[in-house]
Amino acid sequence: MHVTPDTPPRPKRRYARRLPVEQRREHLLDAALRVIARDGYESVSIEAIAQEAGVTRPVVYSAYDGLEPLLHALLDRTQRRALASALRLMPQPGGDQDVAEWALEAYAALLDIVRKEPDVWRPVLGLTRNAPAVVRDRIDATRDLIRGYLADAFQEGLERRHASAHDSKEVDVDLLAHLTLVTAEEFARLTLEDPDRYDKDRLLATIETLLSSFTDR
Amino acid sequence: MHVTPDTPPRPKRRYARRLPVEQRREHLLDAALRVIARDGYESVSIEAIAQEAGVTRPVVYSAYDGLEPLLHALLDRTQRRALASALRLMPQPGGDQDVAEWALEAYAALLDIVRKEPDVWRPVLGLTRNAPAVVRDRIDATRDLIRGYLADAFQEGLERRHASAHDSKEVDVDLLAHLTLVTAEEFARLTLEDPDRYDKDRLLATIETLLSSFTDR
DNA sequence: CGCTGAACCTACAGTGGTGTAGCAAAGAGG
DNA sequence: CCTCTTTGCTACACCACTGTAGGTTCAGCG
Repeated sequence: MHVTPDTPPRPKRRYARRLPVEQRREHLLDAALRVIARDGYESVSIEAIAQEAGVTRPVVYSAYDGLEPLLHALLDRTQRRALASALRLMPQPGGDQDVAEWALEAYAALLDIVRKEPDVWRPVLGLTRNAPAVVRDRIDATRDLIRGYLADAFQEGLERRHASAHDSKEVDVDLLAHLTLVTAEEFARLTLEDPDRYDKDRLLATIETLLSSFTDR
Repeated sequence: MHVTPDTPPRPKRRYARRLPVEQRREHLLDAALRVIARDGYESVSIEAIAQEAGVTRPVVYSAYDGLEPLLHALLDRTQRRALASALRLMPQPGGDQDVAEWALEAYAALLDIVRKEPDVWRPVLGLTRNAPAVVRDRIDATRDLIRGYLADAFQEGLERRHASAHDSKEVDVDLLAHLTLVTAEEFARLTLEDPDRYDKDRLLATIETLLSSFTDR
């Protein structure tokens, strides 16, 4: 008669598919993103990512030096994807389009982009709660960057107007940039959370009204 | 000759002042708030709170059933303090003040309140990063509540205008409430983060311009 | 002044994550 | 078919926090 051990010697893990480091890195970033999307930032750990990726922790450590570097890399990737398209919305240096017109088009384009790639934008827009310090700092820095571009764009656009017509309304460009960005984020969030209720036309109509206060008359 | 142990038997903790449960609870909430303000939400733990309060963990457990209930209580307290003053800004039911006028005054009052009690408002405005799920959910719910009030106020105010003058401009009250709230939060943040740069007058001037687009003409 | 109960403390067992050393398997090249 | 390198796995030591059982202190009251 033989003894059955109370914990049968676990059937030994099956070997995961072998990947060169670079591919493994991508693989891990994808896994991390899935974890974040599913369970939120508070549940992200080397352990969780390894498990999601179907791999053991040492594998993760061989690709990244720890959780922070990994998240950092994930942010880099996201930034390349999201920031790039955001900046593309900025007015062309040589363009002579009217500011209000440009702003409206930029909003429209943004909403399109966001709805097309929700997985890229959701974490950016803070829908994924509890981002750790690294993440928040990065997002904040990016936000500042964009706001700077926005302020410049408004400044230039309004000056050009000034030159042609001579309506000398004083506008606080800095605050305008703040408001524009905050509004854009809120609207993007609304589009993501409830696309049916907050459709593009509805959002844009309100934006138009809003813009008029700064640029009309 | 006697042996000096390598770890000298720690001099036995001094007894903390004894407090009845209710007072201890307040004490712990204060400690928790300090921890959050100093180290952020990600560092909040029973352990950290106990230490900050100069007390051992079992004491915390005798006051609250764990971290979540404690944070919940902290939120209740904050809500009593913050939400109350926020709701007081809403227009009086019997009042017949103009909407735009009221909105501007409410903004002004909000900025005053926020600057007067930064410790109450900082966590509410999300300046303290990484709020755990409980906290975020609560803040979100409160935000929804306030937005509801806002929407009602605008609806009513605009209808009254409609009645007297007959400027029948269509306004998306729901979105207007969204924008108002988001703007208020951003401005409150700005006031808290850089009061010199973003003084009250500057912020209010921009608000006034903004409001005009929805209510003028 | 001694008792008693409320309020604290110490100590321990449990859980889940970290980071690393060293062995095992895959699979490419001879 | 054997060998060597690369990639993955197991196993361990460690840490921080959780939750609780059981002993200790102190303040108030008879």
